[in-house]
Formats: sequence, structure tokens, C-alpha cells
Amino acid sequence: MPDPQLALTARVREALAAAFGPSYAGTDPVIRPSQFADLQANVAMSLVKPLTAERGEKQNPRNIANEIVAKLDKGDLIDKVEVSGPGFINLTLRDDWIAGQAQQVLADPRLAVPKTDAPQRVIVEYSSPNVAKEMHVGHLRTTIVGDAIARILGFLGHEVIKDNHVGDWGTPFGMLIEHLLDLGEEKAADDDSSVSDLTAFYQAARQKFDGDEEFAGRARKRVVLLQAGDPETLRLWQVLVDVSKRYFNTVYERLGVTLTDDDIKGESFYNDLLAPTVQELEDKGIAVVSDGALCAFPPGFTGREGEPLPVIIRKSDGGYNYSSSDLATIRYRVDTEHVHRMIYVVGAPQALHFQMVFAVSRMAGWLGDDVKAEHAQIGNVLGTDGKILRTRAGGTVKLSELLDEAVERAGERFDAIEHQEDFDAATRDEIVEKVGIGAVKYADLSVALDSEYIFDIDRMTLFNGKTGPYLQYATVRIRSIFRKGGIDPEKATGPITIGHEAERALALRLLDFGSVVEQSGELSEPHRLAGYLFELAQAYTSFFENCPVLKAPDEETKASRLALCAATLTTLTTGLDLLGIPVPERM
RNA sequence: GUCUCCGUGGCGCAGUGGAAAGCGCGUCGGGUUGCGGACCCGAAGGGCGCAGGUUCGAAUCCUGCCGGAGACACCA
Repeated sequence: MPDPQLALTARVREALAAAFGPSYAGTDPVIRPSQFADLQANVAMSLVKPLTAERGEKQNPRNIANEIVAKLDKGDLIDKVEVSGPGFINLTLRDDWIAGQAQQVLADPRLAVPKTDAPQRVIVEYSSPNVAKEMHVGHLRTTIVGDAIARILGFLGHEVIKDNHVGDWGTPFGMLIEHLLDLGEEKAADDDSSVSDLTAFYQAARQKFDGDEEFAGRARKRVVLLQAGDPETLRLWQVLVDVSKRYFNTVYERLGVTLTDDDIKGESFYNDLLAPTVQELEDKGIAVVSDGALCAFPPGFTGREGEPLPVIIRKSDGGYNYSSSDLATIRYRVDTEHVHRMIYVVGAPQALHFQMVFAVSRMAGWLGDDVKAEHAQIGNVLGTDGKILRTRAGGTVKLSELLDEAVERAGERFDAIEHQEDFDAATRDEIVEKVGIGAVKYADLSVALDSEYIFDIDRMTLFNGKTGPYLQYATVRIRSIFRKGGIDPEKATGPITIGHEAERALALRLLDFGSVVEQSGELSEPHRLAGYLFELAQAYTSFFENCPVLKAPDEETKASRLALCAATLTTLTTGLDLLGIPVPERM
């Protein structure tokens, strides 16, 4: 991989070994970005102590730095080396090395990002909406972030199992099914105002359940029938599930999320596994009865009064809850799916729940050094007032309405601009849809996933600044150059040479793509990639300002600049694709 | 009471233990009708909630406090 940090790490290590002996060959030279050069090695300061001990007299970090530099083989990699400050080693790369590496990036469809040599089977659990309920803002981030993580890990060569753990089981289904029967099954499924408006459907059922004893009684009986596997009840349940799936898929399609029906493994899937899972926990002596409920008490968790906190595995009425379900899920993923890593892209409020479920799973031996589970805590979405986003009436905000609003705002901004070309209404709508959705997704993906974030449509739809539309625009401008020049980007193969400072900065930035993607995947932090793409786009616009491409002074320069444009375009579109952000060809 | 997350320029956010803390919006001042100005350049503006500690070096690690959000027994 053409990663300058890696290349310099290897090179400086050789110098360390040559200067201080083979035992230093494994020492981390601490290569970091520098404001005074391309990169800097910060290892000298940390070597003072061991070298002082070894040599028996007080060592000076600047001298140590000089010793390293004396043994450093600049080769075809390093242009300038200088020791400064207390012992920083400033490293400037050779222009031709940068150009050569950029050339490799350009020549490789994978942008010189290698597939991992240690592929893992990874489950990414995300989105997880509830059947018979509308998706709301809370699902936005889990869906978008989870999809980005899945795409990134897949690109890196891991075997990714996407898992949409939909809420399709449990007590609410009694009332939902009874309500469906009350409405009349045929009518309900077709009527736009009933099942297809899931929020209204759910609320109506809820209201009857709370206010009508007779209905509530029927609903409770219906739950028992459902869990006992009564065929007619299951059929009605399936009706609700199917309506919901169709609805989920319209949302996923609109969002450009890769989830399909095949990725759905809802709570119902684990129904038959609940009893054996609980049995195993009992056999292992982890589960004990407390207040009539079967519980596990993982050490270190206490409640309000300092009392041990249970994970309830089976309720006192014999029923199961979401802890049982999550435990059965972990057991299944370990025993049957043989995964190495599980990433739960789920809201932060459930942090304690997952900590405890993971703790119990470790007690049971399901999780350990070879199988890891992590909770990617998704922070709450806030309104511009800094409070949890709600409608004016205080209800939850529907996802589709939020998207409509963003697309509409994007459209207003789009129309306010003087365009390079005229778009007919259909094309305009198509572009605006991509801009609006891209704006929402980029805003969502550009902040650290565990911090709360303010959903500000005005801000995210700006066509300048750190936004989706700005990045989309950067790609459009590049395409425009190729179009105007009548050149196929595929045929812009260079060779790349470095003449101007802006060319150098751009090429250097291109080399970081692989390590950024790797980090984003390893840490489950797609915002690193989002931030990088913005920096790359900025480097490109600076290049664009300073370095004429089609009007370059000579053919060699033109070929090189076209190649830089092509490499940037591919990197941007590949990166945006890993984030699941749509990219219009014109706008 | 326990636990999680968060406190960084007016606002919104980045920041692998390394030099003078960055970016976007906004503000002020310039450039440019260009290979798409939906752009670029420059300026003002904070020393990272507070107090200790570890370290050659802390926004980053540790401890304690303050402030905000949230979770904490049979809902998911």
C-alpha cells in the first residue's frame, strides 16, 4: 500500500537498528503528520531513557535524533531530513516517489488498497426497525452508519454478514393482530389509511388496548397463540410482517442502503432458540431464580440502591424478553455462524443492556478472545434547539418526512443557483433527490457516531462547506473537465509528475486513502473516511485553482494533471460509495 | 447510588501522547465570469469545563469535582 506513514516507519526502523542495535528494529518510530514537513518521526525523545540506561550516561534527544539521521537511508523515498526542536525528525518525501505512488493508485481499480490478510467473519447488526411501526429519526443513524461500516469492512476483504434484527415478535403483536382483524384483513391491507400508515395503525391498536378491556383480553390471548405457533395467528402475523418489509424496502431503496429481505433475521427467528439458550445458562449455573424471574447477575453491575443488577433471562410469567433474545442471538452467531466479530450499531441508550448481555455471554463462554462483540453506540439525534428531535406536537419525527424536508431544502438551494446547463424537470428532480439524500447521509456520517448530533437541514444542505453537496460538486467539476476535453477518464493514465505545490499536496493526499479506510473499518468509525474525503476535495479545489488542466503549458503536464484528476475522481467516488452516498454525474 | 456519552473560538464539529490546537458556517477584507465562483486567498476570534497526577511532552492517559444528555427488574 502506498502509505507514506508505513513506508517511513519501515525506513526509520532500519535506521534505528543500524544506530542502536537489532533490538531496536521493532521500535515504533512514531511517524506522525507534521506542520513543518510531510511527516515527522518523534521517536528520539522516548529513546532517552533506555539509551541512558544502556550507555550509562545521560543522553540528549537531539543527539539521538542526529544518530538516527546519520544512519537513515534516504534512498528513493526521502528528499529532506532535518532535526528540530527537542528532537523531532522532520521528513520530506521525494516528489518522484509521491508521483510514482500516485501512479500506482491510479492504475489499480482498488486504489492500491490491499485486501486484508486476516479476513474475519463479521456481523454488522443495524437498522433494526420494528414491524408495524414507522421508521423514525432514531433509525436514520443506525441504518446509515451500519451500512457504511458494512460496506467498508467488505471492501477491506472481510466476510460481512449484514443483519437486520427487526422487532417482529413479542407482546405488541397480540394487539396488532386483533386490530387487524377488527379492521377486516382485506380492507386493512389495501386501504392507504390503515396498515400502510403504520404509525396510525399502531397508535389505534395501542389506544384500544389501553382503553378497551375486552380488546386487551383478546390481545393477550392472541400473544399466547402466536408464541405457541397457531397457524392462523402466524398467517395474520405474516401479513403484518410483509406490509412492513415492503415499507422498509422503500425506505432502504430511497436511502441507498444495501439491506434486503435476505438480511432480515428478526427476533422471531430466534424464538425456537430461546429455551435451549436459557437451558444452557441454567446448566452452567449462571442463571438463578430471583423474585420469580430467571436472572443472571454479572459481577460489577449494581442498581439504584447498590443492589446487584440482574439480566432477566426469563420473566416470572415464563415469557422471554429482549435480553433472552439477544443472548440467544449471540449464542447462535457464535455456535452456528462462527463469527469473529459482532458490531451492534444500536442507540446509545442501550449501552448498559449490551454491557450486561455481553458480560453474561462471556460468563457462558460464548464471547472471549477469539469472538468479540462491540456496541457502536449511536448518539441521539437532536433538533436545532439541542433537545431530542420531536415534532411540534411532541411526537416522534417520521424518517420519510425528514427526508422529504431535506430533499425539498436541497431543491430550493439547487434552484437558486445559476447552472452550467439546463435540466428538464425530471432530471432536476433526480439530481435534487441525490443531493438531498447525500446531504443527510454525509451530515450523519461526518460526526463521530457516539456523540449526539444536531439535525440541521439548513446546515447540511449547504452547497459549500463540509457537506455532501460540496463533495458531489467536486466530482461533477472533475467530470466536466473530461467532458469538455473530450477525454475518457479511464484513458488518463499519466504519467504523473509533480511540478506545482498544489499537485504535490493533492497527490500526497491521494496516498492516504487506504490507511483511512482501514482505520475506519477497524475502529468502526466511518466519520474518519468522511473527513478525509472532504480534505481530498479541498486539496483538489486548490489544485483546480492553481493548475490549469486542459490549458496546461505542455502535453506532459496536461497528461499528468488529467491523471491526477482521474485519480481524485475515482477516490472520491469510491469513498462516497463506501459511505453509501449517491453521486450525480451532473448537477 | 452505579454506569454510558458529552463539555474544544459566536454556532456546528475534527483532533493516532508530540512543536504555535484544526475544519466548516458566520463576520470582516480581497480575488475571479473561470477547464463549472456551487470557487479561491487573507484577517479577527479559543488555549481545549475546573483542580490535581503520570510523562521529556497531555485537548488526548489516571483520579476527584462541576455542568449537560441518557440508561439502570420482568417493554424492545
